[in-house]
Amino acid sequence: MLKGADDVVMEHEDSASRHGEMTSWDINDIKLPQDVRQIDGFQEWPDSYVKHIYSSEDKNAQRHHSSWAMRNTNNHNSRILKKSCLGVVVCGNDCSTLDGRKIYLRPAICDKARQKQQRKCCPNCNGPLRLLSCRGHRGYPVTNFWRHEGQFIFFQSKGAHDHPRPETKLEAEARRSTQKAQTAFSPSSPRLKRIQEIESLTGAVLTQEALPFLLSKPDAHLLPDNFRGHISKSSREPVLGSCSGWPPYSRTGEDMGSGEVPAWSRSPHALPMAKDGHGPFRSSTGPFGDGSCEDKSLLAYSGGCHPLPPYPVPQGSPCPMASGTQHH
DNA sequence: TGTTGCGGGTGGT
DNA sequence: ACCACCCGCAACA
Repeated sequence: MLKGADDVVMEHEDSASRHGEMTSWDINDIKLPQDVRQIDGFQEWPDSYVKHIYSSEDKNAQRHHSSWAMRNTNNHNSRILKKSCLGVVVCGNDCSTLDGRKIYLRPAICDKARQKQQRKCCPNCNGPLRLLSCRGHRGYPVTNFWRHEGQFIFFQSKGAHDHPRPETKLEAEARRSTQKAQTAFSPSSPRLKRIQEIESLTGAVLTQEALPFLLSKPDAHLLPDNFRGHISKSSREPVLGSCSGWPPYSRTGEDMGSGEVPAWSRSPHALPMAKDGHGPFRSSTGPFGDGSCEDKSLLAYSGGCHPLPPYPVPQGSPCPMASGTQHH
């Protein structure tokens, strides 16, 4: 469809990638260049309409990695692996950490895990989470294509991500393990006692957020600085569970993303988030009084989605975001 | 429990 | 035909 438009973009991309091999090829070409003179270093955050040729020895390329949350898409072509972007999970309250960073979590790749993830709460404020779907490719998610050919691995990206960068896979894994560690605390646990000891010694109150760092490894958390405040833009949608007492949003627009939100979860009585327009998320709702946040892991100590612990959560951690970190 | 890749199948254009 | 996407399965970590 609209191939014309696509071609136009292609031309841009060609002129844009001036270095190295002429990117006169397309991932769908029957024959791809084998007289490559320069292979590219792995690109962790490929964006826009770009093409890269990696060495077939490149581990990251072999695994079709990307720091964007990409999921496999069936294109019925076993020779070309296609992946589409899942976007980024943000805080429905648009909260910020103490140092002014936003929450940009990595969407779980597996559908089931992602739905479960959306029922969890913001690690920073316990508010509801929201999935900002990617619409960077003519309204559809950005797609990445991988094709192994000879001693090279050809990569082609279509679309420009219209959302902030999520955590990298490593950061997301680190955060998961940190959360898991938190649940390990039980009121009677020796670790908790140790924490109390520390508190008595330092006079400081260690919050659940800080604990992991004291008791275990620190987490990486850098914030994506690109896209800050970007979220307010187009109304994205998907839902979330009901977390900390915040009234889930109501959906103003329609456009409920891609089935992330079951119709049944929409609330008829939508209250327009009086967020002076700029407010980030206008739109969808996610009522779910389903006691969602049943997520034990988060709940255990973080006050989970329940009656929230007084808001100010010292941060320092919860959201190991990053992205801005690794520079290409 | 989650990631990754595969492929059958559906519906829209 | 092509594309987006749903679903289940299997291998793997």
